[in-house]
Amino acid sequence: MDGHTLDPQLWHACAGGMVQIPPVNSLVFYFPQGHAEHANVAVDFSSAPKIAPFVLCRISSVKFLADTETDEVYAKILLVPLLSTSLELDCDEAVSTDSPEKEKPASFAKTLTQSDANNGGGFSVPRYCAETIFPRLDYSADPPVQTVIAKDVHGEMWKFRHIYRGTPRRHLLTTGWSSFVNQKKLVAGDSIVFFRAENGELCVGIRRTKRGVGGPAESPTGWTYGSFSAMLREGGGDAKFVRNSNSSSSCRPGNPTSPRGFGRGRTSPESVIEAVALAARGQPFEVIFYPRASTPEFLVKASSVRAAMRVQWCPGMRFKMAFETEDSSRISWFMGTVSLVQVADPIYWPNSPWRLLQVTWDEPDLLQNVSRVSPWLVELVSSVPIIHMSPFSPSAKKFRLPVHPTGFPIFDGHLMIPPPFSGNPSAGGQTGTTSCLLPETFSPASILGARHFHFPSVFSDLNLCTKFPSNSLEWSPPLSDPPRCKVADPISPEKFRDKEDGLSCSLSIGYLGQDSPVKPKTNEKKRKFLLFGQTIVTEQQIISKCSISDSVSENANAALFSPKSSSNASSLSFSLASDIRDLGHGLGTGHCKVFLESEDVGRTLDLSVLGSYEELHRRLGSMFGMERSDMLSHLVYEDASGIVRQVGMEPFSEFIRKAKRLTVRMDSSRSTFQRSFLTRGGFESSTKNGPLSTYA
Amino acid sequence: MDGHTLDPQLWHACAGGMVQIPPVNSLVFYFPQGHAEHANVAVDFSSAPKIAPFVLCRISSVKFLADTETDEVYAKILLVPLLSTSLELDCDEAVSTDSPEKEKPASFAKTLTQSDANNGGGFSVPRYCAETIFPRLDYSADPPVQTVIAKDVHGEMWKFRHIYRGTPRRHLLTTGWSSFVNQKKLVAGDSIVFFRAENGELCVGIRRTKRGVGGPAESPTGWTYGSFSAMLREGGGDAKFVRNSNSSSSCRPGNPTSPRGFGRGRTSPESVIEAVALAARGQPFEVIFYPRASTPEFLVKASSVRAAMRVQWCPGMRFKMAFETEDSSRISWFMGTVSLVQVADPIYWPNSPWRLLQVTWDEPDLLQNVSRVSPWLVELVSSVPIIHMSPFSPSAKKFRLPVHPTGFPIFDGHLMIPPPFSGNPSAGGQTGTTSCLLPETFSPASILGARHFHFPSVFSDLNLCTKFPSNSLEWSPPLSDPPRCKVADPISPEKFRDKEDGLSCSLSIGYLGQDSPVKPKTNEKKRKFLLFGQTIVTEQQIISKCSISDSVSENANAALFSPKSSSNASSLSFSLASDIRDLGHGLGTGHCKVFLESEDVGRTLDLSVLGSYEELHRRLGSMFGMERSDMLSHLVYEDASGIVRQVGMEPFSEFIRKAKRLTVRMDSSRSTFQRSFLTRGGFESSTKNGPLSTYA
DNA sequence: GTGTTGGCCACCGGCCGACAA
DNA sequence: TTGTCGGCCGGTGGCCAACAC
Repeated sequence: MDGHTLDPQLWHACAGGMVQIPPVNSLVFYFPQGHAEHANVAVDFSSAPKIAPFVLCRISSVKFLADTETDEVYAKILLVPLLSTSLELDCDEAVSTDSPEKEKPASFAKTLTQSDANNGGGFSVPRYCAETIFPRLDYSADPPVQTVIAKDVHGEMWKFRHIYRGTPRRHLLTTGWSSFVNQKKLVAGDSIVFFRAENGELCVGIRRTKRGVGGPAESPTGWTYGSFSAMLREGGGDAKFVRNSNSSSSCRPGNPTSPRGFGRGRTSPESVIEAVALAARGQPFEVIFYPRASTPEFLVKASSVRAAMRVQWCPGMRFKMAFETEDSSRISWFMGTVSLVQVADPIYWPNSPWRLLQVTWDEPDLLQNVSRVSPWLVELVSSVPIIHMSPFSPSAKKFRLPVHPTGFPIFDGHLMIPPPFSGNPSAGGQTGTTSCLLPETFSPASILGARHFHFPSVFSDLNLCTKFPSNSLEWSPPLSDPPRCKVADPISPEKFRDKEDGLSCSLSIGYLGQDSPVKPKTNEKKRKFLLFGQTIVTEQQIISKCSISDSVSENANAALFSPKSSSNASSLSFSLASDIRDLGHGLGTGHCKVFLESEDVGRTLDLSVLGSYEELHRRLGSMFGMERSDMLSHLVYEDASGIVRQVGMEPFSEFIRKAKRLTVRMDSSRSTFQRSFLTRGGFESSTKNGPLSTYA
Repeated sequence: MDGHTLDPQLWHACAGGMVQIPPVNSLVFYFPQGHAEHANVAVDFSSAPKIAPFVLCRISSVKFLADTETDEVYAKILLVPLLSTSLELDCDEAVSTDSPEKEKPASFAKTLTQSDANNGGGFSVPRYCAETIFPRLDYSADPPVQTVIAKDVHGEMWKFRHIYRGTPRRHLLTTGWSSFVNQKKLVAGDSIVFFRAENGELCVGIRRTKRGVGGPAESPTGWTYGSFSAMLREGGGDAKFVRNSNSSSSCRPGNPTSPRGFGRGRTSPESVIEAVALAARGQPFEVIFYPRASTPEFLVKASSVRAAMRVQWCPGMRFKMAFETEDSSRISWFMGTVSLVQVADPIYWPNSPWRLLQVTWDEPDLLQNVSRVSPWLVELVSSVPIIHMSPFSPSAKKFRLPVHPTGFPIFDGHLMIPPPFSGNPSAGGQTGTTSCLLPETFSPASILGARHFHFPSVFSDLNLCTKFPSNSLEWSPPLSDPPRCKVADPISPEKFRDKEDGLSCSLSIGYLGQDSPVKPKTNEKKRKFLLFGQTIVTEQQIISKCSISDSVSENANAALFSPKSSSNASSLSFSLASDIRDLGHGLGTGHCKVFLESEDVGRTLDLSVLGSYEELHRRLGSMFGMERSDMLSHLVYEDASGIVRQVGMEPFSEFIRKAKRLTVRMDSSRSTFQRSFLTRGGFESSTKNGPLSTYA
């Protein structure tokens, strides 16, 4: 039952504001795990060929479709796996593919109220919708009435009587509406999307509320996953969204009118296996993507993944994540903390970044269902500085972390680790023109991270965070430990660095400095301390998982991360390592544009448009809502070679030429600050202050 | 979507009175062609292995099911092909398998009137249904009311208010009925079947009217094929059966409430091919049979096929065929004439008896769709006498044959060949105990037929009827021609006759006697004369078809009809010849029960319940609506040895002991009548009087 | 500005006897 | 005996303003 090809803009209007299908020819990573989650039943991969947990693909074609029965929109996407030998630099595509939403078409979504969905009722049209989406109404008539004709996703036309009446005046759809509700089987909580196409046609789409087949008796779901990240359900008890009890007094027994058995995300396990099998052979394969299924996207822009995986994820990191509200009208950001960095399924998918992060939310009651997220879905923010800079940050009120008298937030009576901040991978639709999204981490901690620099071990290092706690409630920062994973080391840091033509590719390693005032001194290696007692997994779990992971996936690791195997065209070699290594070749040839990114909202700043330090000052102040006269003295930058310097020591023109990354330091401690001037090579340190990282 | 296993009796009640699934372990012929017709799209057999056009099978299991959506009943039948080496005598099974319908359960079918199917209306319960099927109503109440609960084919219960009211009083279903109509999507013309199961439970089934997906705008279909033979649609214009126009005044455009897209006969071409493939390997295979699909049954009782193929079919033969009336309430017999005996598909299915007979109907307007039938579906009758007996037959008005002044009916200005009558293969549900259903043909022409007796050449001979016309509008009766087909002759007629223990196995060969008053003398061989100019195929068609058949299927013929090959277990050898030869061994062992059959309605008469010739007289009179004092003098009977005698010459007790077949002779001509007393051996004649044949 | 409520009216589902075939 | 029709009645679909948040 293939649906109807529909207007991409209408499709997007129905899919929701957070859904962006990467354009044709762009590069994405395909995640079999995510694809499997897209199926509504468990997928047994044991019958599928072994495959990397992420497959770099080029999007070959996209068909925008709608289910003939439910009007649910979905996309059929044809993907061409890219062998490592055919890897291309995607700097340009990552930056310029999405033409910015200059032409965001007029659309309006409204969640049906009980009155809207009532059998005898009409539809209360929000004024904005009536005035911007509907045809112009002749208000001279009394009452003003017109017939509105809207096309649904199948091209069928629906006629509604649009009247402006009542006291106070309001817009209503009357005649025709009830029929529409019945035909489309809409219930309160479903959303209707009105959309004006470019040709002026009015279109109408449907977003059904996420609801089990059983109807209103289901358990309250709270927040559930949605498109790009997650879908929000406005609280207020499920009882509000009960279908009209509609007690037809007929006494027929049995044979209930079949409940809302709308097939959501009909991806079958077979189709997942088939896709994986084709991908394993390097052949093009097709996937179906339901943008409103409650699972994260399993196709992710390659640049987003790369950016996210450059971050050295560790417990304690603070982040925010975007969720769509229930009525799809807006996007909310929720704050959370990484509680555990752990491969989700170390048996079938070792070294997979999919749902790598186990998180706890500042508002856990609203996001019960979201306990594991993938790194590219979150944006790192600096939590500790927020605490310290609270007078500066207008958004600090959003965080309800209890603040310990020491000045550090406390979770459930346990000390919270103040994690260092790191570069933000600029998730989601930023359109900088800088050459590639390769972040140059700039922080004192970066120096530390440099010792674990080689990309192929990124996952290994992350795994280390969970591999070696000798106590489940403690955590050992791998401060100066040698690499512990027996993965083939493809490139030495120095070698890699050489290829970068001097561009910094340092990692942000979020390890706590030793001189934290609340942390006991940890000069000895493997010094452990408490972390999130409540959410951390038990020792047995960790050990068993690690051992399984070690034994089972050793070969897979080698295949994935060894440059030898990844350069072997005849084998499966979708190695992120080789991918990024190849990418490294291209660096330095182009000119990186400057951009800036704050902890709160991912923004970029083009330094070239600024003419002076004063302008920079004002710009940063307005950007972060700060008014600090000494801001510039808190500003450091990192140049192409990775050297960190304080801002203001040279002419502005030279500064903007050299600066590749800006960091607003929130700590006023001069001594700590000074140390950041050292080059990373011999620096071992720790500042307890997290920077507001600013990539330039 | 497998349906629900249901009570076999309910199944049969829904399937209709003409449907009889052969019981488990009985022998049937499986016809791939018929199976293909059962699929709703054309089946391409080129991908299937070559197979005989009929495969003798034993029914291994039968599952009675009902479609979950439409309530349409169907059966899953597991068939085990029988190799010729494992052929068994099936005389007993042919006679005694169907336990006579002693326990015909109480069921009642009614076609919904417009009032019944009306939205606001109730259901008018025919008195018979209310009194024999429904629970007993307490008539003391005023008005008498009760709640009737009926179980549908899925086991779901439906509640109806049954009331006896109005003036004059009548039975009605009110509350609950409308809901049932809506849920089951019933329209006027659909039938509802009420059925009282043996456990006393009331059941309700549905037979949907045969109607295209497009709804009432379809072309008028007239008569269409149905279960055992064909389904009757009561005339009266299709407009009567229009779904309630139900003009919901809502002005929504498009999106029509989906029409009656009930999938009838969902047999897929693939499943046909699969069945054929399995059958070709001699492996058990499963078929699905929709008893109410508009195609003839593709599983036919072996005995019926054998009996039918013993007839030397030729153009001009008069026959009758049973059709179910539209409301399934009764069976109507329609008269027709064989216009051409021709293999339906000589390319893929040479030598197949499937739809061997091209026919013209006395009421062609009602049976437009039925132009080709299979021999076992028709019963031979004598047409000529019917014209003459018109004063006696109340149903003679039904036949609109124009009568030529000569006394012979005329078709389109051409002379009609008055074919002799012959034995009837007793198709359909008769339950005699006579040794097998091998008919004892009794007619002068049988002698003629005996010269072509050898069974293996039955098809060949039939083919001859069409193979050698030198003019397309002429027809050459193969009067004394030697066998023309080069098939191996397995048994000589005499040999076969000997095996019959004296029972007659003569064939009825429908050749015109030479002394017919209207027929030119045809002493010379290949004397030809006109036949059915309009319906006969052209010379080119015939020649090309025959040549194709000859060249393509020569080997197949040999394989099918050579006893050598048919006894070769390793090859496909479902030879009708060997089959019937084996059958011959078992003849004469059983006792025939007495039954009677008229041309108009197939009735049986158990002579044993009668005590006198007077009773017989009355019984026959009421049976045929005749009041003739001299009826007995028109009555002849045939005894077990085939001797024909006049009724009344011996004591009644002796008569009922000896009589195996009764014939009411409608001609008062004593001379003609006398001739029927002769044994068939030396009798060569033609009587222009048709008997009302009465088998006893 | 819009969600909800209750009034009001018209339509129709549904039960009835009358009437006729 | 039963198909169809018109009458009648009550439930509800559906449009409306009032009211509340």
